[in-house]
Amino acid sequence: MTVSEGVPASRVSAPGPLPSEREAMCPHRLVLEHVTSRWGVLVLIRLLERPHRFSELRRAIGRVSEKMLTQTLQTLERDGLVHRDAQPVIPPRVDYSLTGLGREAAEQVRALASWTERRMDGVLAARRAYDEARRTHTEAPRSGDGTPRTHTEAPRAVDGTPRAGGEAPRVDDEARTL
Amino acid sequence: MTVSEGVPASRVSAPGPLPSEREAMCPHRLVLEHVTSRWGVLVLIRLLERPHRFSELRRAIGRVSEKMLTQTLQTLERDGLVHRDAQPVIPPRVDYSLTGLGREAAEQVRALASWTERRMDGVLAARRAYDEARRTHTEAPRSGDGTPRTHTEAPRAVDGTPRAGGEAPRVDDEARTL
DNA sequence: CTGCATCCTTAAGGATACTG
DNA sequence: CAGTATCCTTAAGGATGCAG
Repeated sequence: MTVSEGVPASRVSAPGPLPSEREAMCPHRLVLEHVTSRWGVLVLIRLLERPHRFSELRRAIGRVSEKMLTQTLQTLERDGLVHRDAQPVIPPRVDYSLTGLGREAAEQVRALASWTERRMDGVLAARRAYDEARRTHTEAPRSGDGTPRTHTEAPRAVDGTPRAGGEAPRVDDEARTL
Repeated sequence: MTVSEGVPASRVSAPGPLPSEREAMCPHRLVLEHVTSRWGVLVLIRLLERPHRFSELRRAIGRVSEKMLTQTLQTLERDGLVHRDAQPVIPPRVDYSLTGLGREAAEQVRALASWTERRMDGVLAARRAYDEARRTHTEAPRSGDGTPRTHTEAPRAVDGTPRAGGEAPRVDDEARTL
């Protein structure tokens, strides 16, 4: 998505109409990705509550680099979802709030977020069932089941570390409140 | 937003503590990211229409590698949103459909997608205003012609659209027929 | 056809330093 | 405080090959 500095000089000095690889298309897909983006979701939900200053958002969301927060806010502002009010004072004070458009989006997003919260139990149960089925299926092929382990031996991690079938994935949670 | 943190493919058959993963946040945040993930959104919307075979989904969605489609489907299946029906025939035939849980999620997602479509005009207008304001504001000591920018490339938004001023509007876009 | 595994490229995201 | 610019690490995603 980003140009990044790794752009070949040849490309820069010879712009032209850009051969269009996968140029503009369904624009609304992009907007959807903006509002459902990792930080976009959190920003919208926070701003639905009340306007926030930059640092307030940063603290409220937690674990977000200022770089990403800035990027997210700029994108949402450009899309007309967030209003940015920069007061020319020292030290600088900038307030972010939702526009009418942004409020609509934020409400949809919040609805989705609420849903995941309400249905969390069902999801967790499904995961346990899935993992359990997988585990028993892989480790102990039942007679008559016809699921012989072929050669899929000890599963390994990225670094090649073999790992026996499983236990609790460690969770160094921080329990953020959405 | 990605689907993968839940099931990085290797994770499916090799459940275990991977080096660095952010399964740390509140669990419902993860589910939210699954359903709002790039391919997750498209899969859910397609399946809302009717059950699909693997290759049908692939074609319907378009430009999605089978790797990503597989990963997305596995994640959604594990979360209990998608039902997988693998028929033991040759050649293999696998049908994917929504569970009750998945239908609820898909409807929320579809609502959000519809919203972006309905409000697209407003968003585009906002973008034009934003870019225009930026451009006039940035315009300054310009004596010669468009000399190749030295090193200060345009700041970008999340979607990669560079600031006005210019050239190289490298927009990473998707042409999906949602 | 469906799916798993591996390599490899690119983009996202974090850390840091600097500015107004 | 609120950014901007840069570097650098990690993760996402695509291509390919193989198996059932």
